Amino acid sequence: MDLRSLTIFQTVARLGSVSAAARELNYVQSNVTMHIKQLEEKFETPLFYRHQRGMTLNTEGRKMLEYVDGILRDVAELKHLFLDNDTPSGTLKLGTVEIVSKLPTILAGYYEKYPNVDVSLQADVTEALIKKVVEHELDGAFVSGPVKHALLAQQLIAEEELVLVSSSPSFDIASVAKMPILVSNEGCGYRARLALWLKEEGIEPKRIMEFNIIETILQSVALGLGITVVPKETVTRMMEQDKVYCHELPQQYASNTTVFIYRKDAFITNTLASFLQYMD
DNA sequence: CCGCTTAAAACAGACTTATC
DNA sequence: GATAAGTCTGTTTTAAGCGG
Repeated sequence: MDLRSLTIFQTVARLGSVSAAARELNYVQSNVTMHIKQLEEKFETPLFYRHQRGMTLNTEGRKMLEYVDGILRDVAELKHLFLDNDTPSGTLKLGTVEIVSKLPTILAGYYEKYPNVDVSLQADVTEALIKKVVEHELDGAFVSGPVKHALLAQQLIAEEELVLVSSSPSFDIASVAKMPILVSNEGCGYRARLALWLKEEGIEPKRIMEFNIIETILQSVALGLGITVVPKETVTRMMEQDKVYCHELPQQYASNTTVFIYRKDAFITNTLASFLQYMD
């Protein structure tokens, strides 16, 4: 018994005739007869009343038809799900590092264009996200780049300039030693840069405070609680209001690249393809 | 030697033709 | 509409080739 048999059964039931069903399905009449016969043998019961002018369903046949209609409807839906290239659907499992300023815009725009796709997003640090993408646990991820990995392809999302933010217009590297440093949680790329720089300058930070929300960090900085490092764009609004002041970082620490990574070799589903294309 | 891909051969079963 | 016999198609099995 296969889908062909079910389609044949459905057609014979609908048309009330083996010959008519054969014409509609482009089979010879004998083939249709055989399929019906096999179904009846399989289920060990007749499904039709035979009479001079065709066939009609009996009780068992009507019961059978209910299920067959359901099965064929489900199969049609399944086909649509995977084969319809015009409308990507299903789920897209993505990962991201804490702060990707463009991300809300990307996701909102993508959702508007492809409402059938369920996007799930998990936050983690770059290294962990790379591992998850390599191991097929995620379809792709936004991480700090550039990423050098033989199995991964990457697409540039944003190049941001990092700045040091404090509450005073003047800045002296030595004063960092007296100020608490406000960062988001462990492993964040910005934090790593700041730590590298301070190490090179031979400065041991007085205290490091962790926050998860960037707004909280910036407002704390505005109140003179400490200093932080963030992309310049995220701080422009507060800077214009003279609440905080930006200071340039040494060039080697100032640029932060965000890339979207995905496996080179894995089959690119039309859902992932539409996402890549959307970001392009 | 192992795992994987490709090519060839064997087989099953799906369909047609012919007939009742 | 059913059945038998023959043809054809597609699948499975087997063997061989190709890196690592």
